Amino acid sequence: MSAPPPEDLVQQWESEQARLRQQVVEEDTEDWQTSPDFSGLERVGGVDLSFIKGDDINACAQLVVLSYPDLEVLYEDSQMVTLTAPYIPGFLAFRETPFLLEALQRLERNQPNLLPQVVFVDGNGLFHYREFGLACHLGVLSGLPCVGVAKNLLQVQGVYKSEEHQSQIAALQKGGDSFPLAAASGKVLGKALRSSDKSSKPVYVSVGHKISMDTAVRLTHSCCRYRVPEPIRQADCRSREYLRTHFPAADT
DNA sequence: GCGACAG
DNA sequence: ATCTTGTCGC
Repeated sequence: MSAPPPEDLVQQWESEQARLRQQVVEEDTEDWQTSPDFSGLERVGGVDLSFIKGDDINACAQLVVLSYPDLEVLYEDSQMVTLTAPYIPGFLAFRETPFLLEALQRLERNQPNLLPQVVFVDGNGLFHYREFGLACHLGVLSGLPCVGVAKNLLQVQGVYKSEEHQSQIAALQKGGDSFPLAAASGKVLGKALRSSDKSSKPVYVSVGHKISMDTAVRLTHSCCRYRVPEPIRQADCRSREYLRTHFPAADT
Protein backbone atom coordinates (compact mmCIF):
# COMPACT_ATOMS: atom_id res chain seq x y z
CA MET A 1 0.00 0.00 0.00
CA SER A 2 1.23 3.44 -0.84
CA ALA A 3 -0.60 6.61 0.11
CA PRO A 4 -0.89 9.17 -2.70
CA PRO A 5 1.78 11.92 -2.61
CA PRO A 6 0.51 14.57 -0.20
CA GLU A 7 0.02 17.51 -2.54
CA ASP A 8 0.32 20.03 0.26
CA LEU A 9 3.55 18.60 1.58
CA VAL A 10 5.17 18.66 -1.84
CA GLN A 11 4.28 22.31 -2.34
CA GLN A 12 5.60 23.17 1.08
CA TRP A 13 8.83 21.36 0.26
CA GLU A 14 9.12 23.12 -3.08
CA SER A 15 8.95 26.54 -1.45
CA GLU A 16 11.45 25.43 1.17
CA GLN A 17 13.86 24.40 -1.59
CA ALA A 18 13.35 27.72 -3.38
CA ARG A 19 14.10 29.59 -0.17
CA LEU A 20 17.27 27.66 0.68
CA ARG A 21 18.39 27.64 -2.96
CA GLN A 22 19.26 31.34 -2.65
CA GLN A 23 21.83 30.52 0.00
CA VAL A 24 23.88 28.15 -2.14
CA VAL A 25 27.41 29.35 -2.86
CA GLU A 26 28.59 28.02 -6.23
CA GLU A 27 32.17 29.23 -6.00
CA ASP A 28 35.33 28.13 -4.23
CA THR A 29 35.50 29.67 -0.78
CA GLU A 30 38.48 27.84 0.74
CA ASP A 31 42.18 28.35 0.04
CA TRP A 32 42.90 24.65 -0.56
CA GLN A 33 40.33 24.56 -3.36
CA THR A 34 42.42 26.73 -5.65
CA SER A 35 45.67 24.92 -4.93
CA PRO A 36 46.87 22.69 -7.79
CA ASP A 37 47.40 19.77 -5.42
CA PHE A 38 44.81 20.76 -2.82
CA SER A 39 47.54 21.53 -0.30
CA GLY A 40 45.90 22.50 2.96
CA LEU A 41 43.21 19.83 2.56
CA GLU A 42 43.58 17.21 5.28
CA ARG A 43 40.11 15.79 5.94
CA VAL A 44 37.34 14.74 3.54
CA GLY A 45 33.99 13.45 4.75
CA GLY A 46 31.42 11.06 3.34
CA VAL A 47 27.82 10.39 4.33
CA ASP A 48 25.27 7.73 3.48
CA LEU A 49 22.21 5.89 4.74
CA SER A 50 21.70 2.13 4.47
CA PHE A 51 18.42 0.34 4.96
CA ILE A 52 17.37 -3.04 6.24
CA LYS A 53 15.78 -5.06 3.46
CA GLY A 54 12.05 -4.76 3.51
CA ASP A 55 12.15 -1.86 5.96
CA ASP A 56 12.18 1.67 4.62
CA ILE A 57 11.83 3.38 7.98
CA ASN A 58 14.76 2.14 10.03
CA ALA A 59 18.19 2.94 8.66
CA CYS A 60 21.80 3.38 9.62
CA ALA A 61 23.07 6.92 9.17
CA GLN A 62 26.79 6.93 8.51
CA LEU A 63 29.49 9.60 8.63
CA VAL A 64 33.13 8.92 7.92
CA VAL A 65 36.10 11.27 7.78
CA LEU A 66 39.16 10.27 5.76
CA SER A 67 42.62 11.76 5.65
CA TYR A 68 43.70 13.50 2.48
CA PRO A 69 45.49 12.58 0.32
CA ASP A 70 45.97 9.12 1.89
CA LEU A 71 42.25 8.42 2.23
CA GLU A 72 42.64 6.53 5.53
CA VAL A 73 39.64 6.44 7.89
CA LEU A 74 40.12 8.87 10.79
CA TYR A 75 36.59 8.85 12.17
CA GLU A 76 33.46 6.76 11.87
CA ASP A 77 29.96 7.18 13.25
CA SER A 78 27.10 4.74 12.75
CA GLN A 79 23.70 5.61 14.17
CA MET A 80 20.38 3.84 13.81
CA VAL A 81 17.65 6.32 12.93
CA THR A 82 13.93 6.25 12.21
CA LEU A 83 12.95 8.03 9.03
CA THR A 84 9.64 9.83 8.91
CA ALA A 85 9.51 11.44 5.47
CA PRO A 86 8.70 9.31 2.42
CA TYR A 87 11.04 9.14 -0.57
CA ILE A 88 9.70 11.33 -3.34
CA PRO A 89 11.91 11.88 -6.41
CA GLY A 90 13.27 15.40 -6.20
CA PHE A 91 12.84 15.59 -2.44
CA LEU A 92 15.38 13.09 -1.17
CA ALA A 93 16.86 15.71 1.15
CA PHE A 94 13.76 15.97 3.28
CA ARG A 95 14.09 12.26 4.02
CA GLU A 96 17.82 12.07 4.72
CA THR A 97 19.26 15.47 5.63
CA PRO A 98 18.10 15.65 9.26
CA PHE A 99 20.08 12.54 10.18
CA LEU A 100 23.20 13.42 8.22
CA LEU A 101 23.16 16.83 9.85
CA GLU A 102 22.86 15.25 13.29
CA ALA A 103 25.91 13.11 12.59
CA LEU A 104 27.92 16.19 11.64
CA GLN A 105 26.75 17.96 14.78
CA ARG A 106 27.76 15.02 16.99
CA LEU A 107 31.22 15.20 15.47
CA GLU A 108 31.42 18.95 15.93
CA ARG A 109 30.49 18.53 19.59
CA ASN A 110 32.78 15.58 20.38
CA GLN A 111 35.75 15.91 18.04
CA PRO A 112 35.62 19.35 16.41
CA ASN A 113 39.24 18.91 15.34
CA LEU A 114 38.11 16.10 13.03
CA LEU A 115 35.41 18.03 11.19
CA PRO A 116 35.80 17.44 7.43
CA GLN A 117 36.73 20.36 5.19
CA VAL A 118 34.44 19.06 2.48
CA VAL A 119 31.70 16.43 2.46
CA PHE A 120 30.90 14.00 -0.36
CA VAL A 121 27.20 13.30 -0.58
CA ASP A 122 25.52 10.28 -2.15
CA GLY A 123 23.18 12.09 -4.55
CA ASN A 124 22.93 15.27 -6.60
CA GLY A 125 23.65 18.89 -5.81
CA LEU A 126 22.67 21.52 -8.36
CA PHE A 127 21.97 18.78 -10.89
CA HIS A 128 18.38 18.62 -9.79
CA TYR A 129 14.86 19.54 -10.98
CA ARG A 130 14.99 22.81 -9.07
CA GLU A 131 18.75 23.05 -8.75
CA PHE A 132 18.68 22.09 -5.09
CA GLY A 133 19.46 18.45 -4.47
CA LEU A 134 20.60 16.68 -1.30
CA ALA A 135 24.19 17.92 -1.53
CA CYS A 136 23.03 21.55 -1.67
CA HIS A 137 20.54 20.99 1.13
CA LEU A 138 23.11 19.46 3.48
CA GLY A 139 25.66 22.08 2.46
CA VAL A 140 23.45 25.05 3.22
CA LEU A 141 22.20 23.65 6.52
CA SER A 142 25.66 22.60 7.71
CA GLY A 143 27.61 25.47 6.22
CA LEU A 144 30.23 23.01 4.98
CA PRO A 145 31.52 22.69 1.41
CA CYS A 146 29.66 19.76 -0.20
CA VAL A 147 29.96 17.80 -3.44
CA GLY A 148 27.12 15.76 -4.89
CA VAL A 149 28.00 12.45 -6.56
CA ALA A 150 25.18 10.40 -8.08
CA LYS A 151 25.63 6.90 -9.44
CA ASN A 152 22.71 7.22 -11.83
CA LEU A 153 21.71 9.96 -14.21
CA LEU A 154 18.71 12.00 -13.23
CA GLN A 155 16.96 13.08 -16.40
CA VAL A 156 16.32 16.70 -15.72
CA GLN A 157 16.18 20.08 -17.35
CA GLY A 158 16.78 18.83 -20.86
CA VAL A 159 19.46 16.28 -20.00
CA TYR A 160 18.46 12.86 -21.29
CA LYS A 161 19.95 9.41 -21.68
CA SER A 162 20.02 9.99 -25.42
CA GLU A 163 22.19 8.34 -28.05
CA GLU A 164 24.30 11.47 -27.89
CA HIS A 165 24.70 11.04 -24.15
CA GLN A 166 25.71 7.41 -24.60
CA SER A 167 28.31 8.31 -27.20
CA GLN A 168 29.73 11.00 -24.95
CA ILE A 169 30.14 8.35 -22.25
CA ALA A 170 31.86 6.08 -24.74
CA ALA A 171 34.25 8.93 -25.53
CA LEU A 172 35.51 9.14 -21.94
CA GLN A 173 38.91 7.50 -22.36
CA LYS A 174 40.61 7.62 -18.99
CA GLY A 175 40.02 8.46 -15.35
CA GLY A 176 39.47 12.18 -15.00
CA ASP A 177 37.79 12.63 -18.37
CA SER A 178 34.40 14.32 -18.22
CA PHE A 179 31.73 16.12 -20.18
CA PRO A 180 29.24 18.78 -19.10
CA LEU A 181 25.58 18.23 -18.33
CA ALA A 182 23.94 21.40 -19.58
CA ALA A 183 20.38 22.44 -18.89
CA ALA A 184 18.14 23.77 -21.64
CA SER A 185 19.11 27.21 -20.41
CA GLY A 186 22.72 26.45 -21.26
CA LYS A 187 23.86 26.40 -17.66
CA VAL A 188 26.18 23.51 -16.78
CA LEU A 189 24.49 21.82 -13.84
CA GLY A 190 27.00 19.04 -13.43
CA LYS A 191 29.48 16.80 -15.16
CA ALA A 192 29.64 13.12 -16.04
CA LEU A 193 33.03 11.93 -14.81
CA ARG A 194 34.95 8.79 -15.59
CA SER A 195 36.24 8.42 -12.03
CA SER A 196 38.86 5.76 -12.70
CA ASP A 197 40.52 4.05 -15.64
CA LYS A 198 38.70 0.81 -14.80
CA SER A 199 35.12 2.01 -14.62
CA SER A 200 33.50 2.78 -17.93
CA LYS A 201 30.29 3.84 -16.24
CA PRO A 202 30.64 7.47 -15.09
CA VAL A 203 29.47 9.14 -11.90
CA TYR A 204 27.54 12.39 -12.01
CA VAL A 205 29.18 15.22 -10.10
CA SER A 206 27.57 18.52 -9.20
CA VAL A 207 28.14 21.43 -6.87
CA GLY A 208 26.60 21.12 -3.45
CA HIS A 209 27.83 24.21 -1.64
CA LYS A 210 30.93 26.38 -1.29
CA ILE A 211 32.87 24.80 -4.17
CA SER A 212 33.06 25.39 -7.91
CA MET A 213 32.06 22.86 -10.54
CA ASP A 214 35.59 22.38 -11.82
CA THR A 215 37.04 22.01 -8.35
CA ALA A 216 34.30 19.53 -7.42
CA VAL A 217 35.14 17.36 -10.41
CA ARG A 218 38.90 17.57 -9.89
CA LEU A 219 38.54 16.75 -6.19
CA THR A 220 36.17 13.86 -6.85
CA HIS A 221 38.62 12.31 -9.27
CA SER A 222 41.45 12.67 -6.74
CA CYS A 223 39.40 10.82 -4.12
CA CYS A 224 38.57 7.80 -6.26
CA ARG A 225 40.28 4.47 -5.75
CA TYR A 226 37.32 2.80 -7.41
CA ARG A 227 34.28 4.13 -9.22
CA VAL A 228 32.66 5.74 -6.20
CA PRO A 229 34.68 8.36 -4.26
CA GLU A 230 36.33 6.69 -1.25
CA PRO A 231 34.50 8.76 1.40
CA ILE A 232 31.10 7.69 0.06
CA ARG A 233 32.26 4.14 -0.57
CA GLN A 234 33.52 3.81 3.00
CA ALA A 235 30.32 5.29 4.40
CA ASP A 236 28.32 2.82 2.33
CA CYS A 237 30.42 -0.23 3.27
CA ARG A 238 30.50 0.60 6.96
CA SER A 239 26.81 1.36 7.32
CA ARG A 240 25.98 -1.92 5.60
CA GLU A 241 28.39 -3.75 7.85
CA TYR A 242 26.75 -2.14 10.88
CA LEU A 243 23.37 -3.47 9.78
CA ARG A 244 24.81 -6.94 9.13
CA THR A 245 26.23 -7.24 12.62
CA HIS A 246 23.40 -5.60 14.53
CA PHE A 247 20.47 -6.94 12.52
CA PRO A 248 21.35 -10.46 11.32
CA ALA A 249 19.25 -11.87 8.50
CA ALA A 250 15.85 -12.89 9.84
CA ASP A 251 15.53 -16.15 7.96
CA THR A 252 13.58 -19.35 8.57
C1' DG B 1 -1.81 4.57 -20.83
C1' DC B 2 3.42 4.71 -20.61
C1' DG B 3 7.78 5.93 -18.97
C1' DA B 4 10.62 8.15 -15.48
C1' DC B 5 11.79 8.22 -10.71
C1' DA B 6 19.17 10.79 -6.99
C1' DG B 7 18.54 7.30 -2.54
C1' DA C 1 17.54 2.00 -0.80
C1' DT C 2 16.71 -3.43 -1.43
C1' DC C 3 15.58 -8.10 -3.80
C1' DT C 4 20.97 -11.46 -5.21
C1' DT C 5 26.06 -15.71 -6.30
C1' DG C 6 28.49 -16.99 -9.19
C1' DT C 7 30.54 -16.21 -13.21
C1' DC C 8 32.56 -14.68 -17.62
C1' DG C 9 36.27 -11.77 -19.22
C1' DC C 10 40.54 -8.88 -19.22
